[in-house]
Amino acid sequence: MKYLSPAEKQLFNIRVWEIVRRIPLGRVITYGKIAELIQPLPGMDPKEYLAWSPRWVGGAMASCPEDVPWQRVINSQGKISLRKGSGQSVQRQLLEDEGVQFDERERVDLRKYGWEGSDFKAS
DNA sequence: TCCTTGACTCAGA
DNA sequence: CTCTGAGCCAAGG
Repeated sequence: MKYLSPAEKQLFNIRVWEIVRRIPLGRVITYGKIAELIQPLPGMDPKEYLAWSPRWVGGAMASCPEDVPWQRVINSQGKISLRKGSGQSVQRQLLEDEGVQFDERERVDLRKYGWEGSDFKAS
């Protein structure tokens, strides 16, 4: 079993924030997608990474810097993830201000607004 | 040190 | 489409 050192976890968070900063205005990405764009850490079991990295991304968002557009990160169902505070309504408002539309069930069409990270990989 | 909780995702029913 | 359970990490009290 490979456990992450504090330094590795910090590096993971930094990579997450770098990617989120690249998301274009009015586009969204999922936690899992961000995890895919980050190469698994050396020595880590790929299966294990696949299972837990999305949650680590969530953890990174829980304490992100001011300049990170956290509102553009949603879950794989196209919905805003629930959290402790009442930030969901704030997140939805911010996205609507960017032109992202929600359907009657509070969902975003990922085929329309989802960002695949192509701009990130290209640069 | 033990225990709880967490901004997730996927497969199966 | 909705609901459930498994996965078995990491931080904080």
